[in-house]
Amino acid sequence: MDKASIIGCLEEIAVLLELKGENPFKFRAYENGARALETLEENFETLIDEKRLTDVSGIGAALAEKIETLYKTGKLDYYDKLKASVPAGVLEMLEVPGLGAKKVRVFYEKLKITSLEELKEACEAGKIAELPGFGAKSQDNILSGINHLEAYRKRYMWATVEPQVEAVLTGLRALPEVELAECAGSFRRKLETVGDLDFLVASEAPEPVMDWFTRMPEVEKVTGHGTTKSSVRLEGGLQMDLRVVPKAQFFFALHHFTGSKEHNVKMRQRALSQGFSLSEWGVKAVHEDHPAPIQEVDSEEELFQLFGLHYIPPELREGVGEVDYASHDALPKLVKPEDIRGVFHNHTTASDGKNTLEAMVAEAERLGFEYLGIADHSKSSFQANGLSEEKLLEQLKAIRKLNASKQYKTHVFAGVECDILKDGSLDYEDAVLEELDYVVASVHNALTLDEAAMTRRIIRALEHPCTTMLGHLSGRLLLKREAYTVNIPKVIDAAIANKKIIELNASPKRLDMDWRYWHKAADRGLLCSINPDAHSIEQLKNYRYGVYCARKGWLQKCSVFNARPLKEVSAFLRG
DNA sequence: GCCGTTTTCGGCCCGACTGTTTTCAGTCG
Repeated sequence: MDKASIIGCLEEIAVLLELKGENPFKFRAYENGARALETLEENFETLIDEKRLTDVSGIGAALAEKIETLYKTGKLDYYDKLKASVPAGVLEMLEVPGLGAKKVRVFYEKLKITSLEELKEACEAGKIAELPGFGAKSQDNILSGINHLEAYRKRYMWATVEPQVEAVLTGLRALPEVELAECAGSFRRKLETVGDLDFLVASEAPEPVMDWFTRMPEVEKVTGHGTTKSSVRLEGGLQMDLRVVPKAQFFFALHHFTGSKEHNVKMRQRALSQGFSLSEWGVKAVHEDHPAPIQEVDSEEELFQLFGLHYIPPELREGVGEVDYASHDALPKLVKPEDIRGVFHNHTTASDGKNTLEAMVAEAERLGFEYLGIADHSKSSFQANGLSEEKLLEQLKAIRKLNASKQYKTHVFAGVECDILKDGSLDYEDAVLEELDYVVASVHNALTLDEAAMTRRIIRALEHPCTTMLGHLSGRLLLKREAYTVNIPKVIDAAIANKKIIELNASPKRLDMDWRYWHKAADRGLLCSINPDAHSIEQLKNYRYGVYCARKGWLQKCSVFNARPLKEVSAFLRG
């Protein structure tokens, strides 16, 4: 069984134990174990082979043994028995907002309800309201929750919600009662997809702020309306929460609601180790004989300083070691959007782009790029109007001519997004590829190869002397299409060994290679190219989303190929 | 079930909100 499935299995064990009313710390240990595997920086297989699973913080003897059994046999008696003891439909009831393990257990034990369907019927028949501890209101909320489950489950691409966030922030900041306003949560951490939006306001007069928020024209339903917290659901299902706090608490709350949960746990543990308890409300002394000094902060920087930490940018707050790094002043100086000097992997009307070569270069110049790489599709990508050898060489000529004319300040590199064929060979003869300045090699077909074959295929393309960089490594389309099965660590190894670049495709629906792999890979010398994969002049600006993910991947300017000046880039491409 | 320059037991983050109660449990973030 692979790592992802094992993580899923541990998570399910945790839920099942919770449903059975087990010791909360026991099921939390399974959750912690699953998370430890998820954020593993070392190779999972190596850890198992060398029997070093228990070296991972959060995995002890019992979990290590279960993980090993799952890995080797794909089965686990403990899990099978546990699963058999709880009807399958009980789990899906947990998805309803407001329902947790305890309540679901009551439905199951008192009313023998074992599915969402039956729960809905019970609500409609008024049976839930009769249960002790429940009433008409709970019953209504459960029913409404079931009916809106689809909307609650939905996630959104970061870029999709960005304009809505800007609009709400602008509206909030325009209110006279609002001193400060931010959007916290996964949006602020620049996670590739977000589930809901958490707004935070500093104000001494919350009521008018709450009124404005709950009366926004896009609001479909107000699901909570208090003096410190309100929740709304917009048309289309997007959830937004707003919290209002006094200014003195704002930065504690901002830090808390920016999260992640894992980051907050680490921060609280650090605070406790220094005798303080940290929360969204501020910081308190744990022991009364050791009173805390007045702890007010005017920024998040000051908050981190209270605990001897350097400022941790929101993108890094995923609980993957950033607190330790911050305590040793060892955090990376993250790459910034303005560091980007040009972009590779862009399309024109020659293949499936919307704008001509000239229009793309003109826009690149307007954006201040020193260089622009054109990489249209290769001949096998029929669906994308891939270029024949003749057309490709024609475009190459046009690019050389454009550069010679000095019509634009932006230098144009002639490249191609070359299909990696099923056997790992490239889509043109070497003689053609050698004419170009660079080659982005990407997989576009035969996406269902098994992991070994797909990994071999991509590594073979990386070993080709003409390949400059690997395009969208996993092929995922966020919220739409899963990544194809490929052993990413092995591909990274091959890229490093062959001195090839891996792209961070900045299209908001790709963001591929995933930010979770970059930190370790870049430490080992892997170069990144942040490419917008632009199919129009508007999409050239999408490189920004790639920079955000690069920052989540701890990347510094020195690891980003297209943060280098033209001269260095040209020298690299000439080899 | 995990963890430990307070290490083999006794902790494990914590507080608001909701709906139900009449002092609180469950859920959530």
